[in-house]
Amino acid sequence: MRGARPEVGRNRAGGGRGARNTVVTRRGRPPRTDRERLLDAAERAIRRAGPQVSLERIARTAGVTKPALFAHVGDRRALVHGLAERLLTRIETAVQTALVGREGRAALEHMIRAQLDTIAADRHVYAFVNGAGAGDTTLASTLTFARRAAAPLAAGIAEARVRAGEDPAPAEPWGIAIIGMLHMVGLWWLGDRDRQVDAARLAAQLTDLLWNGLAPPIPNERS
Amino acid sequence: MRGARPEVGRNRAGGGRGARNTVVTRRGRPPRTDRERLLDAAERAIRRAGPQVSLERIARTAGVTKPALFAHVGDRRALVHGLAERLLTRIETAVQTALVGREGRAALEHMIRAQLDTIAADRHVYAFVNGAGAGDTTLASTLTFARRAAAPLAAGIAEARVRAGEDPAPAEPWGIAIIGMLHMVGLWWLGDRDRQVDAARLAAQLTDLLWNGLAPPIPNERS
DNA sequence: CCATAAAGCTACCGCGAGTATAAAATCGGC
DNA sequence: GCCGATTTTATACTCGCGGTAGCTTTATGG
Repeated sequence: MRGARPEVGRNRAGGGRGARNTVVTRRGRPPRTDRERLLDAAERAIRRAGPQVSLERIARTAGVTKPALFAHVGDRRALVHGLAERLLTRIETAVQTALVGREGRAALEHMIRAQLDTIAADRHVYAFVNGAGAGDTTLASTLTFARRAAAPLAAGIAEARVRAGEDPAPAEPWGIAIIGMLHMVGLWWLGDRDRQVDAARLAAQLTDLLWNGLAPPIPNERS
Repeated sequence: MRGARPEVGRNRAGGGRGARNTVVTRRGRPPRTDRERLLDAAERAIRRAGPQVSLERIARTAGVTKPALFAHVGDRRALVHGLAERLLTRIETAVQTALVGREGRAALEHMIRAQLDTIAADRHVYAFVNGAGAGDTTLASTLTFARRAAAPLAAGIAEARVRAGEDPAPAEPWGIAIIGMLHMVGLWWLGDRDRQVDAARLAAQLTDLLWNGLAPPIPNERS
């Protein structure tokens, strides 16, 4: 039970932010820092030193030592989880802001745009959360993999578009997009609900999405 | 210069498979193993012990020791790269087999199906290549992230489909699919060609794909 | 003022990636 | 048929990082 901090507050009545004045008297040394402050520091450290920062360095950026970091946020997994949570919140906020007053295709486009902008702003944190933390092998290799898998797909799409008299420029991002879609759905399918969804059905559903698009039914927001 | 093996063959004229009898005489101790055999062993080890196998264990599965593994395939990065290469080849073969005699929507569906089946057959190797090797944090957290990001999206899609009188079942995989697409394209966009493609253009292209689908232009194979 | 409680720091452990160095195995030359 | 050259392999190590044990410090309540 490491991460379970006792919720009893009021030792000098509020060290900064949250400051809930619970009247439960609380003995002992008051904490010098809290979880949020440590997560802030972690983001700063990641931004400064890249996604491969060691926990030691993160702790020192926060002005504490490793055990304090562990006591407050838990192990590496928990740290990643905490940062992911905040990043997701930021993305959700941006998306919802982008959606107000729009619907249909415009809503979709602004949703995508908001997501891209947000991860671009926090690129290092995004990379850290997605596994660049432990052994840089991960992210670069996934990208290499995707680029190679996408190449023939992109070639086919480009050819088809040229033949249809359309601009072939989107072929490359489309190839990456389709591979990314298959990648994530594959992980989800393998890891989560092994045989609850069978492959044929899943393939048919993905084909529907890719072939027809979201257009006929309304894509996202309520009308 | 570690991975650069001299290509001179013929020491006892063929230790097993490749056996090319180059007449270039070759001195010194004959190699007990070769790169391909080591990659085979690595796959076996990964299948048996999961994606977090240590290099030590991989080497011992092959019947050699770590330095031999390093001498033949290079460091961990190189190992991942080699395995990814083989896996991609397998996928490409499966896809091409699935594509013969089909076109349009059927081609797309069978392509997806082939890809899913192939990664399902080599799930552990797939996970290893995609970063579960170093510190298991990676893959699970990416999935958690994706599932959380996909949830509101899926809810919106399900609602829209119900309102349009359609089956809401595909909403969940579609949500994951869209998030996976944005994830991979985001990584590609951030990492590869920082500002060569601007966000607005990219968002528009992705919107085109998602909204209209591939249907109007022919998706993949030549007609 | 002292006992008690909580938090932090120093110093450590274990493990896995990657490497220096010595031993083993083969072939050409004599 | 032995010797030295040459190449591979194994033993045994270093290094760095994630994670932890136990002593020390700082506060409060009596």
